[in-house]
Amino acid sequence: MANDTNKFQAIISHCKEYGFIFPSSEIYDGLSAVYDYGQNGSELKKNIRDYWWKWMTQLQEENIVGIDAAIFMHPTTWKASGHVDNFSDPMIDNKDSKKRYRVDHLIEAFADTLPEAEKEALLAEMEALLKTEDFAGLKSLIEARKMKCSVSGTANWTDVRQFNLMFKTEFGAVSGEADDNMVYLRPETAQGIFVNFLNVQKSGRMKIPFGIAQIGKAFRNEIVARQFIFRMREFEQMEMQFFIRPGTQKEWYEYWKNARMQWHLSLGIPAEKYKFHDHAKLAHYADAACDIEYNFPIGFKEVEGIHSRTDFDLRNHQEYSKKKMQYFDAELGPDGKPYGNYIPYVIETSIGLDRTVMMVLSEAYEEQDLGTPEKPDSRVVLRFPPKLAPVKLGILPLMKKDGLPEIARELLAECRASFRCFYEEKDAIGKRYRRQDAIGTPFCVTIDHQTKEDRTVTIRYRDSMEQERIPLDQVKNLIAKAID
RNA sequence: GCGGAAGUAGCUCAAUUGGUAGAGCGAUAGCCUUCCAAGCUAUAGGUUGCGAGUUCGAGACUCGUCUUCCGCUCCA
Repeated sequence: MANDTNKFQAIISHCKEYGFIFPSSEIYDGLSAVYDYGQNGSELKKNIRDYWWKWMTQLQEENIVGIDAAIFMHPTTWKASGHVDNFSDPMIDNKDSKKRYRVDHLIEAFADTLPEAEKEALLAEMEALLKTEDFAGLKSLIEARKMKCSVSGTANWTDVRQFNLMFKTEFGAVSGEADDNMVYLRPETAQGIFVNFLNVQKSGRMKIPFGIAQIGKAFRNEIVARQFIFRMREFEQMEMQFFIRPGTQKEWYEYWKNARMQWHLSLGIPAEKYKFHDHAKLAHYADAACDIEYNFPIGFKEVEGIHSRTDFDLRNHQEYSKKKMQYFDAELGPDGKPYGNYIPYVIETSIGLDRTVMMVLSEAYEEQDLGTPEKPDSRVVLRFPPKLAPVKLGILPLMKKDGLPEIARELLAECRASFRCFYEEKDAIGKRYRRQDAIGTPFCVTIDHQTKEDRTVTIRYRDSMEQERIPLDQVKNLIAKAID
């Protein structure tokens, strides 16, 4: 597995130096696992976000619509989704080996060494304690049975502590009595789609199969916060939940696996940089799941997940809310009768926007040695697809006199309404080209003395570094076409 | 959270056994006028992460603290 830590570090440095990504609150020594997007990073991120949105809601299917649900949701949402129960695992540390265990894993492993009847009794006891969140009880259970750490072999344990996946905050202007006002910041955007399933289906007269897409922030406390924007406490997801007739989930799962891979390939990234990773151990809501992994400089890592979520979410929301999450399918089945009422099944595609930014950066970043025997030379270039580049066109008068800046500024005025341009008249032309390479600008146009005579300019291409002469009045069209 | 390493200008690094912080690149302004970085001149940038202690004197030594990196632990 490729694991190029140096390249990864170089990309992080480059991101900071050229205004893509900064550590959060850096002047106060930073905030762990939180990052800010700078002037170029925010453009890059926005372009990726826009491309995904357009692909989902316009290009791929005619039956996908978008929503923008709030980050705050009713607390019961997270009971129904399983987040409250499934992602608040109590943990315990061995003081000698410093090894950390999930309490349930530790006890289950111990139970496996016991005779069947004893094992069942122990597990039942554990379940009861977990359910009532009796941490002291769990600890005494572990100590009474003298469960040992496999590393140190001792039973010298810390107290049982809770792992908080979700961020809590207070709802309401007045600081109140604890839990009544407590809400969570959503740990995933999907639930905003599920709770609005009926709203969208009815108001949009949507017919199954159809999809609801959403892009938004989500928040999770990670145990280890590292690996740059790959693992952040505040991050952005691009999710689409596709509602289908029960029994068709296999074919739709395959359809979306394939469709999403096509999207990835459309970024110009070669197929061998991707692989599917099927989940052997499925999450509590899924009957099939896989990840699309990209070969980052630190190895293959998950960028997108595709999950067959069954009717788990809608069924649970129906149970907790007492509202029917059903769809009436009037289409006639093989027996000549309508399919009738059912809770739809769901195929989810969920891609991390920040991870996609990281992926696009990793793919684009290149250090090139352009040296000749006479003269060493190198450049750092970000070879973004033009449609994703933060700046599309560099406009550079060769000299800042003889009327060249005036012509250049006319071109700038013409183009800047259509796409982002960068105007610069300082320094040698080569240096200006290299600066544009470093932020991934795909095209530069240079205005020189010949421009005054025949209204042509030099266009210089980022990737090949080749130049050609084109009419000044074709610049805007050429760029607009290239970034479409 | 634990263990290890490291924090000096925007970046990369220097500073003899403790003697009062410097270079290259970059940036800014000007010169030059040149189609692929490193031509010339000038300028700006540091309470050496922060706080204490030892000392006549600390970037350097001691303690604490914060942050980052590497490894372990966990991850829908």
